[in-house]
Amino acid sequence: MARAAGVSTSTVSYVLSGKRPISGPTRQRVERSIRELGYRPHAGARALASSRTNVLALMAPLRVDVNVSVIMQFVTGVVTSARTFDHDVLLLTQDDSAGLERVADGSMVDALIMMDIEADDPRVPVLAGLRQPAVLIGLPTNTEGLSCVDLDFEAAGRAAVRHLAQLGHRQVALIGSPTAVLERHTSYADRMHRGFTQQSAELGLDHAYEPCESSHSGAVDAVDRVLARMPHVTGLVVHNEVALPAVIATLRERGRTIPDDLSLVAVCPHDIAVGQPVPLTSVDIPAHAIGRVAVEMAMSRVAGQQPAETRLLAPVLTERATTAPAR
Amino acid sequence: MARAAGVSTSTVSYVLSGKRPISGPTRQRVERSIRELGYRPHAGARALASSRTNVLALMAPLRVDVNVSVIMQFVTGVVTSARTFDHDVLLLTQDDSAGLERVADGSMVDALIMMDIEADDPRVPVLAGLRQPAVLIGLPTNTEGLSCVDLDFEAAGRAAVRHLAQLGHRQVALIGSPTAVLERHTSYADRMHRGFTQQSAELGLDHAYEPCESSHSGAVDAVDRVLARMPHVTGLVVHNEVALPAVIATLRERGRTIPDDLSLVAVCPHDIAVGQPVPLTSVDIPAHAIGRVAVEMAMSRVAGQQPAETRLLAPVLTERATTAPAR
DNA sequence: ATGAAAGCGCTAACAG
DNA sequence: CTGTTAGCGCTTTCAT
Repeated sequence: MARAAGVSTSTVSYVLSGKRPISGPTRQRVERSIRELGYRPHAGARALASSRTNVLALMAPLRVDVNVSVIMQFVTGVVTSARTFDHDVLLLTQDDSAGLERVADGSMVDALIMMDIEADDPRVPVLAGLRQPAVLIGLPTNTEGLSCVDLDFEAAGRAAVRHLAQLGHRQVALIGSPTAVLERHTSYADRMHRGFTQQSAELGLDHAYEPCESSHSGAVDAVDRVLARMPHVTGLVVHNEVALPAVIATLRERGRTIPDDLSLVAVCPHDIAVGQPVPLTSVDIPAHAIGRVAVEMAMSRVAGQQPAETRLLAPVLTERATTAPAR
Repeated sequence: MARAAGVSTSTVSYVLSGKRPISGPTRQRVERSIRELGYRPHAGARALASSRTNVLALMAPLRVDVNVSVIMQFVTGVVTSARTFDHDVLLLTQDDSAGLERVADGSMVDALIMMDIEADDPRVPVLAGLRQPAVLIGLPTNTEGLSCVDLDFEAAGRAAVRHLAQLGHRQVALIGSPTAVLERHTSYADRMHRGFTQQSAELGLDHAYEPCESSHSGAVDAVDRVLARMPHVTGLVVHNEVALPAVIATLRERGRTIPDDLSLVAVCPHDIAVGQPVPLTSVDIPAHAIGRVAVEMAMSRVAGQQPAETRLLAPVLTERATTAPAR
């Protein structure tokens, strides 16, 4: 191809990379030939010579029980943002370290992004042995030397409780993630729980916590357990997007009118909060933004020697139709 | 690395690929060194030399309005299945042909799989210009020379109608996809509509069709439109997983008891059908299986000279709690 | 501002 | 059954 433009291959390489000054005319000719011949550099050859692949690995847990639509938003956030940095995304769905090592050691990717981090995640130690930088969406217990990003779920839990407390609610409950998620000590579930519990305690509120399976019957059970433990509950925080509709329906069936009898704060993505029959007061999970930040952190680590850092996005609570002053 | 095992690099290559007989002892030594040194072939170098990347491109429409969980199942089906062929998956989410050409012309992938095919999909013509084979999940109008796979939605529509007719229902309606999906002439929506309509006509049933936005209010509207057009409807087919719960809730609010007053057949993945408050009679959308078949077709095209073919999976209707004989 | 040439780490003839 | 070697198509010194 280079020869068609009457230049050397290195010149073509340089106009493509911009890593050295090219005279106007030369650049013109090269760019014209590129266009006319529909030339594309061979990704493998480029990777071999430059040890950069322009590909990012994204390890996403595509378990169906877990909140699919939220994951999807993370994924789109990552993919869209990666394109901004001229990168494509390799999707790994088996959350074992084998996949990590395969793509990393095989030099298939420039960096890795991992979702669904657990407190003591077995994948984290292997990251240390990889040449490529990694960014975690979520926080393991020990974040030393790690790049992490997530919504500050602890602050989110606190914000939800404070909102309810300010409205005068004294009996609050949290309906959270499925027990499977809790047992894995998935980072966000633990942090949410902690924030909710601590803030409730600090404000002197009665508080209860119930996990909730992501199914209709799971939601019914969770609501019934809450009502049994705390019959006079008037403030409810729900951190389970899948169960949300069923939780609301069950509350109604049990004779609780929202927000007259009971105020509800959801912790979920914006579109879910406003897509319900009645718009929910909610703490937003900015999945798309988190995905974007993850990519930005990854790319900056790839580029320079930016040190690892952990970034927690501040929660934003938006009041909608499901919270009201306690009577 | 090869030298650590006392063999030539080509021998290593051959034990890895199995493309030529290796003596027992030699193979042992090589495999041991591989393990001890944690050796991994460089993907780029391999791609350069062999012009095989062991990567598949998957173009998935990650629009939020479209049924996210179903898409996710396709994606996991593809990724999981790709791994059985020792392939990874590059995820493209912008459904323009630019992405196709980038990954194909750059030799980043061995084959392409595209979802969300429209009747006259603008991406299809560009496939012809690519070196890599492509498989479509869904059917464009003209499938000549194309590899396509999907549920036979037309047969699914017919099956749903036949089931209702056999139960004695004479007034049937279909609540379908959002108008945006219809206007793009997304393949499955058109085919479903056709199957429903034709079978209803052939059986002499009164039939009505209403699109349905994927939101609570969209569902309410659709139900109300159906009831307005066809007050005595007793058979309903719903092909819109997102709206499904709201459709059912609205029906109840309008005083229709299921299945006493009205029988309902959903067209949706198995887990959605059985995850509702009451298990739905449904025609399964075997998303995982379709994804798997797509990969199999892609790999067989990559391997040999299998000709392009289109495969439509036969629908399976499972009777559950939402259909009953007409009174 | 451009070219020449040495790899990058594999695969696949081609020899034996 | 195994080794030698010529590329694969780029990037990047090193020259000029």
